[in-house]
Formats: sequence, structure tokens, C-alpha cells
Amino acid sequence: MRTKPSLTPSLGGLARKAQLLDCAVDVLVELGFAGTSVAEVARRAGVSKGVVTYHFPTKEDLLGEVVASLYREAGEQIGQATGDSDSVIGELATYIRSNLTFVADHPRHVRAVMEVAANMRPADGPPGGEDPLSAHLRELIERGQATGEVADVDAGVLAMTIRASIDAAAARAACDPTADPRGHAEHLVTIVRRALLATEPR
Amino acid sequence: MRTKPSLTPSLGGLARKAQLLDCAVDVLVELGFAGTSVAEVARRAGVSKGVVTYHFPTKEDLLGEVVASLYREAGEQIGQATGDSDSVIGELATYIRSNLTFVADHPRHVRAVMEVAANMRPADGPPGGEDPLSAHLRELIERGQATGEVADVDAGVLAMTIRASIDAAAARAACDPTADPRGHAEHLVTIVRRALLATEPR
Amino acid sequence: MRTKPSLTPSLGGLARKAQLLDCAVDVLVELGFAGTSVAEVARRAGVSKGVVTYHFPTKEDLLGEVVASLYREAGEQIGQATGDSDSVIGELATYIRSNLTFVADHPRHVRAVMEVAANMRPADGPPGGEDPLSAHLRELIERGQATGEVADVDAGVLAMTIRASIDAAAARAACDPTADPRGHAEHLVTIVRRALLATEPR
Amino acid sequence: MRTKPSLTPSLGGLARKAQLLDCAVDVLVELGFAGTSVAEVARRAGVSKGVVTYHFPTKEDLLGEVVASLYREAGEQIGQATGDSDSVIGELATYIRSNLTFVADHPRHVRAVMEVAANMRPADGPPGGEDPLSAHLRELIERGQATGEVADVDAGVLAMTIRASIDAAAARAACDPTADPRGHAEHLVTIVRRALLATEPR
DNA sequence: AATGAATGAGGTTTCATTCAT
DNA sequence: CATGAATGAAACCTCATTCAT
Repeated sequence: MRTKPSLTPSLGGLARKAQLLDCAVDVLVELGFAGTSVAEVARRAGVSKGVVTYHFPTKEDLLGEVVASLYREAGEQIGQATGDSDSVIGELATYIRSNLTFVADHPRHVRAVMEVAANMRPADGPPGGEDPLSAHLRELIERGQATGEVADVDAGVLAMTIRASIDAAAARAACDPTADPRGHAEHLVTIVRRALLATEPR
Repeated sequence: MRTKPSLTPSLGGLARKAQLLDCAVDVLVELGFAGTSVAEVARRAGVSKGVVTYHFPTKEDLLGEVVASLYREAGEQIGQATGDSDSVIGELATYIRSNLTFVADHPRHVRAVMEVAANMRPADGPPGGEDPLSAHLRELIERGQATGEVADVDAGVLAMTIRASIDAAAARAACDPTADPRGHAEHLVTIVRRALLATEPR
Repeated sequence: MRTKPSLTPSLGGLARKAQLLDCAVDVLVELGFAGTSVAEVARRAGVSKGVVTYHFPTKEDLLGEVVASLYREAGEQIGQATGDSDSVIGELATYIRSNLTFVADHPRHVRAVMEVAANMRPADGPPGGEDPLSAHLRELIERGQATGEVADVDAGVLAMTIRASIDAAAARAACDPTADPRGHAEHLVTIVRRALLATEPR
Repeated sequence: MRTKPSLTPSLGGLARKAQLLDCAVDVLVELGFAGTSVAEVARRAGVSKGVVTYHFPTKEDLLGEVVASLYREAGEQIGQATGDSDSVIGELATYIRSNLTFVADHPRHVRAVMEVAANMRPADGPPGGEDPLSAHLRELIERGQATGEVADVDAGVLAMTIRASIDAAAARAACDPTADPRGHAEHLVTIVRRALLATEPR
């Protein structure tokens, strides 16, 4: 039997995968997690449903890779901007700025991952315990407190607050093109510096 | 889980409705928005699916009432604790404390509403724009800045940050029984006071 | 036990039944057979669903009575107008006129019965065989042919055609208030008379 | 590798669609519109419910195609038999004969379409106004009256009567295999000719 | 690699009916 | 008589997944 010519020829594995991930991001952003179906992703990619399940055997694989690829990119971009400061305050500022710069550069992908994270909970029930990203921040702050560099506010709460502020700005940036994540970073840095460095009045 | 070991007695309208709302909250917390089906709610209540749709014609009605009932309760409890301070810092502290006290008292309900809010997007597309709760905080802060009572940090960013911190603590409290929202409130108040009142060094 | 005061006091059986039948007719006309539910009938009557099933244990009882009551009324009204003519043509004319007069007087009820008839098929499968109403007409025509009073067209086909024309006019009248069933009757009488009495040309 | 024998082999799109339409016709004829469910159609086709919704996304699509396919076939078959007569009476006879010949050839399909038509009301409320098929007939008759070729009976009523007679014969033929639509056509032609051509006595 | 067909589970909703009060 | 609550079946539809080609 003759092979039927395909409208959408092979893209050689990796390219096809990247295309599908792109489409998945779009669908997540526009239709939300609940509205994201394999069929819709395929439709936007202009391929058949089978193509999606060929490259990503299950839906979880697809969405998991949406998350993982963002983490990979974020790790690279943020990793570069790290460690080049010797003060704790400086490191915090770098962390906040690099995080929100990344968000400003990839608002849609970030939003997509938020959709997934809010809905695809790990099999072992709700997380509970401290978020690892906050934990890292907390340790950083505690280090500064140990050396007396920064004031003695609750490190855990401040860490959570910084993380939450970054995430909120990201969420906003993903939906609202007029939002300004980089400005948010600067103002947040100011707030954090005041909280950590300032001398309380009187 | 919360089901009273009753075969299926008539509960007389309001009680049944309350029971179903309770069960819906449980399901939302444990299974997430995506895992919340009318059937599961009915199963936990020990009644048939029809009972749920009898009292809440559509799923949206059910989840909407989960949200609305929390807002009602929060409005009452938080409303009482408001306005009794004449300094902006005092009002902020009251706001933070009453919010997190409420969260400490209703962690599961709060978490359930978060699940709904994160997923049930309004028909008119993604929100965009400033969150009304943050806006209220921002105005409060700006009022203090106009009178010179507090420092000139960015009011919008600080408002978002406070709201985000409260929400993060709420999310944590809903999943982790060892979390301490009231402690979070105190530490957050300290952080905010420092950011707004302290004199920057040098 | 104290009797609970009712918003919709007892109508004494028969009146309530009549009211429910009226409402059922309305629903059938406006929403069609498929849209006719016990709940909707109750809603229009301003009573609870239970009232309907109290008076008409099953939906079939309700709709069956809609049909039966029309037949009763039609039987009375048409019965009076019958038999007072001694020519077959006269009897046919009387039949047609009395049928369409009845339709003109009860368009909604007629339409409702059509909805039911088209959908509620007898348990023993589709009817098949000659419609009894047509059969009566056919016999009448054949009687006239036996005496030579009317021409020798096919009595069965003419009978079916007359019946179908009456029904079509009824269907029209039920939906279209500008329709004129009585005019239709006159014109149909003319057509039938021509078909039965005229001498074919040449 | 040997091909695993499939219980429900792939029929290649069009064939499967045709099969499903056939089954839908059967169900409509035997169980009526109200008794026609997607599940029942699937059961008769020996496939799963999903297959039906795969080929016809909604029930309306399925039933709509039942109607449309009949119209297509009827259009072809009746179109061929049209326009080859120059007298109005001749055209009427051709119309009646071709209609009922078609009915005689496809009694079940015709009956199925009647079920659908009687129940699937257009979204814009009850129709009201003249049926387009009757309208065409009326214009034909009026043309003949304008030239004096045929008598001056009411064209609208006669048109409705002819249409109704054809439909009644079709309904009968679909349920009763002993019915004779072609015979009906001949007798109906005779009746119509007498009504239009004969000279009234006296 | 890619496709279209098929599956079956599960979701929401409607509804006739039953029953205690 | 009347009601509101409850039931359970059945409807339509969506979807992740599997499979032959």
C-alpha cells in the first residue's frame, strides 16, 4: 500500500515535541487547566490526537514536561545571576530581580505552569510542610542573621512573603500585559531592605 | 467522613444544604478542584447524586455557595474587627490579624475557596487588573503616605505583598495542621511596620 | 398534629384536576412533548410536583387524560351536529365543518393532543392498519357509492385525504392564530363535492 | 505479527457513518423519537456509545443527518421526474406520483424523518405560517388558474390537502407493509383531477 | 511517525416517581 | 390534600487512552 502523504510532515521528534509543548502552554493560558484537553492541544498544533499521545504517552507526561521545561529554563537563567554577591541583602535582591526578570520574559509559560501546579497535585496527597523555594530563601536570611548583617525578623515568614509576592506579580504579569514585573522587583527589594536593615524608630 | 451515620433521613432543607456544603469543602480540600465531582460530594454525604442537584441545581451553584458562604462568614468576623484604630499602621495590623485569625479558625473552608477561585474563571476571560482586596490595602497605605505617617515605599507593591503573604499562610494552614497563622500574622505585622516606619540606615 | 396552612388551598379534586389538565395543555403547546415534564406542569399550576402525581399517579395518566378529555368534548360537540342530513355529501360536509369548528374553538387543546399522539405510542408497537376515523369516513362514502349518489373514486384514499386535510388545518390553526379553520372547511367541502359529484369532462 | 481480530472492525469512516444512520432510522421507526437515544443506536450497531459521538458529535447532528440524507436522496429522485410536463395537472400528477414512489421505495427512512420533524422543533418557537412544500404546490395551482386551465377552487386549501394526503400515505406505508403508496398516488391524482377539471353539475 | 477509529469510564443534568410529614 | 425531600435511572457529552493501518 502506498503511504498516504501527510499534511503535517515529521518534524523529527524534538521539534515536534517543542511545538506540542508550546501549544499546551497556549491552551493552559487561554482555557485554563480544566479546559486543557489532549484534543485541544492537537487541534492547535494542527495534528491528530494520536500525535500527542505518541510523543507524550499520558496527559500527565505532557503537562509534567510543561512544568519541567520551565524549571530547566528558569534554572539556567537564574543560576547565572546567582552567587555574584557577597552580602545577603545583595543575594536577596539578585534572587528577586532574576526571578521577576524571568517572569517578565516568559509570562505565558509561567502562567501555564501555575495552572498546572494549582491543579495537578502530587499523588501523595496535599504537600504540607515548607515550600522548598521558600526554604532556600529562609536559609539565606538566617545566614545573614547569624552574622548580624540583617535584623532579626522572622526568617520563615519573610521568606514566604517574598516568595508569595514574586508569585503574585508573576500571576499578574501573565494575565495583564500592562503589569510591570521588573518594577515590582525593585519596589519589593526596597521593602525587603527596609524590613531587614532599617533601625526601628524610637 | 463528616457523614452522620444516618441512612438517609430528611434533614429539612437547610441542614442538608449545610451538610452538602461541608462535604463539598472536604472534597475540594482533599481532591482538589479537578477531583471534585457532584458524585463524590454525594458519596461523602451518604446520599444519592440527585440530592445534591436537588438542593444545588448545578455544580456551579454548589461551588458558588461554598465561596459565598465563606465570604459571608468572613465579612461578619472581619467586619467586627475593623475601624477601631486611628493609625494606618494600626489598621493594617488589624487587617492582617483579623484575616489570619479567620484563616486559623476556618482553614479547610479557606483552602476550598482557594481551589474554586483558582479554577472557576469568570466567563469574561482571565481577570487582569488589580485585585480588589489589594486595592483596598493600597488605598489605606496611600492614605498614610499622604499624611506623612508612613514611609514612601510603593503602595501597590506592598499591598500585593501583604495580600499574597496572607494567602500563602492561609494555603499553608489549610494543608499543614502544624502551621501557625496567628504567629504568621504577628511576624508579618512586624515586617510591614519596619518597612513602613523604620528610618533607612545611613 | 396541626395542619399547615397551604398557599394554594384545596380546590376540591375535580377543579384541581381540571386546572392541571389546562396547564398540561399549555406546556405541551408551548414546549412540545419533549419539553413537557411533571415539574413544569406543577410550576405553571403554582403547586408542588407532588400534587400532580397525587391526582395523576403517572405521567401517562396525565397525558392520557389530556387526550381523553378532548375526545369527550369533541364527541359531544360533533355528535350533536351529526346525522341530521340525509345525503352522503351533506353528511360529509357536516363532518368536515363540525370537525373544523371544534378545532377553531379549541386550537390549543387540539395541538396538545397532537403532540401527545405523535409521541406516546401504544405499548403494542406502531399501529398499522386503517385509522378508525378514516374508516368511518370511508364507509360513509362507500354507502353513497352503493346508492349511486356519488362518483366512484377510491373511497379509502378520499377518506384518508379528508382526514389528513382536517388534521393539517388543525395543526396550522394551533400554531398560527391567523389561520382560518372554518374557511378551510368550506373550501374543503367544495373540493370534496367536486371530486364526488362532478362529471368528468370529455 | 498477526492482526488481532477486532470485535468491531474499523469500517472506514463513511461506511460506519452510513451504518449508524441506518440504525438511527431503525430506532426512530421502532421506538419513536422519544425512545431514540444515542445509547440505543450504538447498541443496535454493536458498537460503543463513543463511536456514535465520534462520528456525530451531538445527537442533533445524528438526527439532522438522518433528515438531510433523506432530503438529498429525495431531491435527486424527485428532481429527475420533474418539469417534463407542460400542463399544470400533469405536473401535479408527476409531483404526487414521484413523491409517493419515493415513499414506497424508502418507507422506513421517511417514517424516521417524520418522527424527527414532529419533535425537533426549530429554536425560534413554533413554526406558524405556510409550509414551504405546500406553498410550492399552491403556486403551481394558481398558475393553472391564471391561465384558466383549472377550476377556481381554493389553491391554498387544495395544496395543503394534497401535501397532507401524501404525508398520511407515507406514514401509513412506513408502518403497514401492506399499504400501497403507488395506488394511493393514482387515486389521489384522480381525485385532484376531478376537483380541478370537472364541471360542477347543474 | 502519524492517523483515524474505537473504547469505556466518568461528568453533569433531568426527570418520573415514591414517601414521610 | 399538599409538600418538599429523596431516589435512581437514564440521557448526552467529554476525554484520556489504545490500536490497526
